[in-house]
Amino acid sequence: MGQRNRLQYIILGLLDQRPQTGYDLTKAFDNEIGEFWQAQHSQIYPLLKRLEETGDITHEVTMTGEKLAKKQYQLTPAGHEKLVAWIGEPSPELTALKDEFILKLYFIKTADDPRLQPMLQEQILLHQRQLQHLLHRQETVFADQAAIDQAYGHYLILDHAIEREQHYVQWLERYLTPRKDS
Amino acid sequence: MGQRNRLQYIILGLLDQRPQTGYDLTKAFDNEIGEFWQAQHSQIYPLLKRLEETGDITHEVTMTGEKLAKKQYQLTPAGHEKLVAWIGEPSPELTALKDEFILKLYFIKTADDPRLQPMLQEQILLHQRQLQHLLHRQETVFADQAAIDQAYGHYLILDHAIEREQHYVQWLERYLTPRKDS
DNA sequence: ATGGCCATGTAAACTGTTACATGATTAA
DNA sequence: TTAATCATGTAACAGTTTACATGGCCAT
Repeated sequence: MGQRNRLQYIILGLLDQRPQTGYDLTKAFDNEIGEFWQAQHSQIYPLLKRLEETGDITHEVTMTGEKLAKKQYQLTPAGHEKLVAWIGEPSPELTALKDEFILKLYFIKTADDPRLQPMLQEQILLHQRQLQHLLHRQETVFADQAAIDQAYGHYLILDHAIEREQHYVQWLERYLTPRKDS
Repeated sequence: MGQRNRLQYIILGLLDQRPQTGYDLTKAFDNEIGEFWQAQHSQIYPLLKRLEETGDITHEVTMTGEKLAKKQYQLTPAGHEKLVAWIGEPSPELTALKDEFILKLYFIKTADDPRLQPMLQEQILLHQRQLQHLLHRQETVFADQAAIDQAYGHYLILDHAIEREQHYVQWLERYLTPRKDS
């Protein structure tokens, strides 16, 4: 998407929680953020440089051992304001699905196309697996009420993602024709 | 996304239905395809040229009036095979949400954050509107069973999109705190 | 000592959006 | 005649992915 850089706000939001290195931020996309946004370090490091140039963040060099210089980035007041302003803006854009399975389904013309049932089965497995993953995340991250109260938004979107997968699987199963056992 | 060009398969799929011009294809993204994929003519025309170079499509020039030369593109056997091969491949990738509202929610830390309820209300309106749009599309495009039988996959994904919006709205409403009337 | 992880960068290729640019046809 | 639509292209820019590239730290 050649458009408004949303990644910068994620970075600002993460740095608002605590100062972190580029490496730490990259790791965050493998964990909680990865559920709804992806980014590689090759995108993060240049963006950190840019955000520093625009005065939204600063860094301090920390030495680990003898030679390894880590850059701990933190928000400036301007960066914090930018984050708050973004969250306060309306979000009037609908999500494009960009789901390759959906794309392929569009070109299946009839209900008796022999490709349909295997496609549905494959997607059921995929989304059941994802559902299990999300449920496990919920169990581990939000084991107690205190965790929910401190990261309420995160709790909400995980809850949303779980329901979404549950409904997706239910929908797929509805169009699955039971195989006749011989 | 700097990755496997999915747009080419949509174009192949559309040309598999009938020969069309670049303009016709562009229009398709304003109509049915637009629900789940976007593309502008500036992306379509160069891609048509590329697909012709790789032997997946050919074109014939048709004259409309005195001067206007239209290029009617059609699939070659190779292009058709490429389409069939793509549909037959597994689709093991999960969709990233890329939903800006979800992104913002992540940074709402507590349930009593004053920004939360207005955000939910805004999204309810947005998704209710989208739901109405999709229901209207379903009524008009799939008014009779024959239409469903001839474009079953399209029917399925529209059905899926409708359920998705219904559940989204239900989920949003669950976390909406009723405003007290004075 | 070596493999896994920590840590930071750059380069190339590609996808996608917005803007620039032009002209023909058709219906009111 | 004029506005809407048909019709085709290019250019510039921004975001994203994959690959290239390097080196330190730490536990076994």
